[in-house]
Amino acid sequence: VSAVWPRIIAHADMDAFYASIEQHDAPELRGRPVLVGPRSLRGVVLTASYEARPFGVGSAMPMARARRLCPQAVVVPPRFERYKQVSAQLMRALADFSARVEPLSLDEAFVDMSGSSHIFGDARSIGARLKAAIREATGGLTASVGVSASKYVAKVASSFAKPDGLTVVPPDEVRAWLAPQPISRLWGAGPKTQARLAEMGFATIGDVAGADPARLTAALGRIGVRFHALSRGEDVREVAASRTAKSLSCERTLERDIDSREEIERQLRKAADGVGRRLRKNRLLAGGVRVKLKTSAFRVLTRQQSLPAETQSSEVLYGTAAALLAAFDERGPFRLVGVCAYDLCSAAESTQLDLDVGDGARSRRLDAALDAVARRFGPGAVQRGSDAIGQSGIVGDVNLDFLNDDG
DNA sequence: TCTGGGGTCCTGATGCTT
DNA sequence: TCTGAAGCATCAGGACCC
Repeated sequence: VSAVWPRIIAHADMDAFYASIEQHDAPELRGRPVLVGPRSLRGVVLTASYEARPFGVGSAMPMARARRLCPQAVVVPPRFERYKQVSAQLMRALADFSARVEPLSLDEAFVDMSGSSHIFGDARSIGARLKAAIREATGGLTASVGVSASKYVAKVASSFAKPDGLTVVPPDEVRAWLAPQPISRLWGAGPKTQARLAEMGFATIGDVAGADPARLTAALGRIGVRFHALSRGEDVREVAASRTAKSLSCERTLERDIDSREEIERQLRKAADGVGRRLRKNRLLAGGVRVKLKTSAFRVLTRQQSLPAETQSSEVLYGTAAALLAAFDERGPFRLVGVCAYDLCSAAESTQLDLDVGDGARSRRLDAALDAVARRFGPGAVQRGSDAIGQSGIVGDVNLDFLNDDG
């Protein structure tokens, strides 16, 4: 860290992660075009190996089209458990460099190296060492690494030279380096926003940097201000070591569209079971349930319901989801059914949260929770009144309820 | 061409509380 | 007791990311 480098932030991004793992594990796939994705014709490509990309195949492309463009490609169904293993190797390797590692997904992460330059050298040698460590930890897989003084610029830098690239952008060169990049490199500007920016006459990040922020705000709202800052390389966000999940969902696109009530309920049951299992595994409770349906015409509909008491029970999730079906106007057919648990909290802290408040909405929730406990364990399990509310007996019974739910 | 699954964040409408 | 406004929570939808 110096006057020139207020922070040193690296972004590591694995190259064609899933496809590279498949090629690593199955040597006969090396050197050949590989598509990782579902065998179903309704799916999309998750990752295309670098051998497949010259054919015009890329992530998120419909499988049917990818196979037409590159018929000789080998299609491999994804093995997420395996990818998680390799991801853990990657994150452990990064943790050797800094306590501040922020995973963004299975295959990429930020590393705050600000405190370590005296150990690992300047920005370029830090990047080179990261790449070498990743290669060694993952059995030879390559990553592209970007190093700069902010998260945003580090991320754009890592994507600049792929695969196996290393791009360092010193702080005093950030503005000039960003300026010629296309607006598609603006974090948060997807197809819709890019089109609007193009209409406004912006083609490069430099164009946005030179624009009047008021004009950006008028056209795009709050995100306009953020674009203006990012385009000038201003990004003060810290590398956050840990984040807690806010929702957890399970959704499936079906082999064929469905419209019978029984079939939809069967799919909801499967999804609710999946969500419940993961809630219990991660010791989380859900404060609400959301049902998602996608029509044959790709319209996405959602209905949600907050729960009287937090739960991790598949039964409660399913019951709530099934009841929500009545709130949809559309009758189908649907191509996707999903269940999402939101307002998550950890199972350990949940009871304290409930006991600790006395205002309107929450105290009604607490009342409902206590009713549930009383129904299940008998009226003696709950003592009401302001004096009784802090008693540990209530806490114990609520926890027991959830443990029993685990089966 | 025919469009996944896992998420996050934002916006606007609406209804409840204060 | 009535009324209005402000502030907040909830809900539905949409854009985006990997």
